[in-house]
Amino acid sequence: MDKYAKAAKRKTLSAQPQAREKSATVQQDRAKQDAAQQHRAELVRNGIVRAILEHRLHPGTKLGEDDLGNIYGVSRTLVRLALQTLAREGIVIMKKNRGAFVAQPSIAQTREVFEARRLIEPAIAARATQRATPAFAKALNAHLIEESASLAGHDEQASIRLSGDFHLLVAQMSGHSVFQTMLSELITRSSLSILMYKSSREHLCGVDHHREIADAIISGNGVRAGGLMVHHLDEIEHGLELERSSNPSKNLEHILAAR
Amino acid sequence: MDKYAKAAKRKTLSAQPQAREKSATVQQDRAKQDAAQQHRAELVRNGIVRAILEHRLHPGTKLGEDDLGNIYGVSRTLVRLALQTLAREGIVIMKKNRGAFVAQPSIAQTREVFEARRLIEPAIAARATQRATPAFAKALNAHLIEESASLAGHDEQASIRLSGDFHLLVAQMSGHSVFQTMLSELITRSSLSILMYKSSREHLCGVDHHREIADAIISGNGVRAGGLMVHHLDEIEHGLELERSSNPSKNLEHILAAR
DNA sequence: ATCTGCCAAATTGCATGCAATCCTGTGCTT
DNA sequence: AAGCACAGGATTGCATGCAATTTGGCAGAT
Repeated sequence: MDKYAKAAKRKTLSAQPQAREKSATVQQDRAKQDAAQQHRAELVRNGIVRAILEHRLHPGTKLGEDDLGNIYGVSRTLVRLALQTLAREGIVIMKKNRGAFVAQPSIAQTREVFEARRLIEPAIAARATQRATPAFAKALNAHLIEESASLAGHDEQASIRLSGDFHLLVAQMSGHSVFQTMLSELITRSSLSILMYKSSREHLCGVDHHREIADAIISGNGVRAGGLMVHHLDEIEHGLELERSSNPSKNLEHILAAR
Repeated sequence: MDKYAKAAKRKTLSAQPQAREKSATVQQDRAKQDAAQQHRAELVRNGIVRAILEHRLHPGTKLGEDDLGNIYGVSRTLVRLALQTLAREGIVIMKKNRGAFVAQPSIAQTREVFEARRLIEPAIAARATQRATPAFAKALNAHLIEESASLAGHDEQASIRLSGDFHLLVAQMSGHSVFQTMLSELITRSSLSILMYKSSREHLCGVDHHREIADAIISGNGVRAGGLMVHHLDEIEHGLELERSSNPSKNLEHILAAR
């Protein structure tokens, strides 16, 4: 009998190799170049990250080892490996003898993450501008089309993920793997912060900013691209409710969360 | 009978909790705040990182799971966890079915690491300047004294490590945990790069630059601190032989290294 | 003497098992 | 009825065992 038969239980995570054709672009490229799917632990990790990026996994959610093992068809050893990695990236926190939970970034941490992005992303954009090729321009445009399509089609999950993927795509264009890795982590953390502090009047991410940034990059104006990037990030951060007193429910949730 | 008796075999790594009193400052603080020594895997990881920072472990060295397990007195499961983490940080590379090896950063990767440091460290220095307190100034001075002492005493290992710790100390002062984590990783990678590409006429790291930077920070001149930091990093990078043709032995070594 | 094919030893990849810890709910005390 | 103690079950932390892969070397062939 199949040991992992309970995989049918699948919950919100989904382990299937994404039959969806295009859309899975950047994320998969990263995974491939990262480790060539060397261990199956990466599979678990990527699944969790993806779920977070698509806002299917929420801050504070418990990530039980057995559950994940059943979902992905691997033993707890590998799940544990994945969780450990995620913990080091600040995406998950592990409480001793209690298990792993999706991180609940504090306000201070959120500010730090955005500060880091404001430092790194303009540099990335500038570099991408220098190295822009017609092929990249095409990829960028294709991405933007896909992004607005998902927005128009009210495909919430896809549009959230693609919004992050835009930044990753630019990082990829920059050809700087260190920045790329750093940004990848920052984006995932941003996604959690957005989930925690998103103001009710939402629509944080329009595709317009991305369009402008892409145009600046393609037209070779690196300084402008960097400036727009900073502005874009500022806008996102300001769309969050990061005043300590603002939304008591969210702060409560954070404060009361078992330590 | 003690299962891990073979620990006596200890090689270059050393697992003992460092009876040395002071000097171990920054590195240990980081470890503590990171995970409160939550798992013993951290112990393995920290040991390896420290060995790299002190240039006791060289690029390309094989890190056998059993060996490490014996040295640190843990099972392969935990060793594996530590190695996996290090691999993700780019400090170690894992070859499928072949094992883990200390990374051999390429010239391109080295340039990327230093580019990232030149971006991040001035920002860190500026932030540290803003947040400087008398206590911090004192810590900084104490560190510099220790650093020159180790230099005067020709304590190679300590002086190399302390040189890196200076940067980490500034990052700690900045109070920005994201930058701190990023820099920590970059410094370890730098250490490997230096080991690979150090020009024969060495003496890369005098304490003078550090002194100047510290003075700028303490005197509240953040811009100057940032500028000096960039200059310092430039100097280090230029002390490396990063021309593709320069040192054929090193390039050969890198090119021929089993893929 | 060099090359090729194959077997044994060593090593990795991963699942499982066991002890320790934590959670839950039941019954007892006040 | 409210509070407390404790037992049973679930979950984590870690070591070990087993299959698969690689390595190194030896025998035989050319």
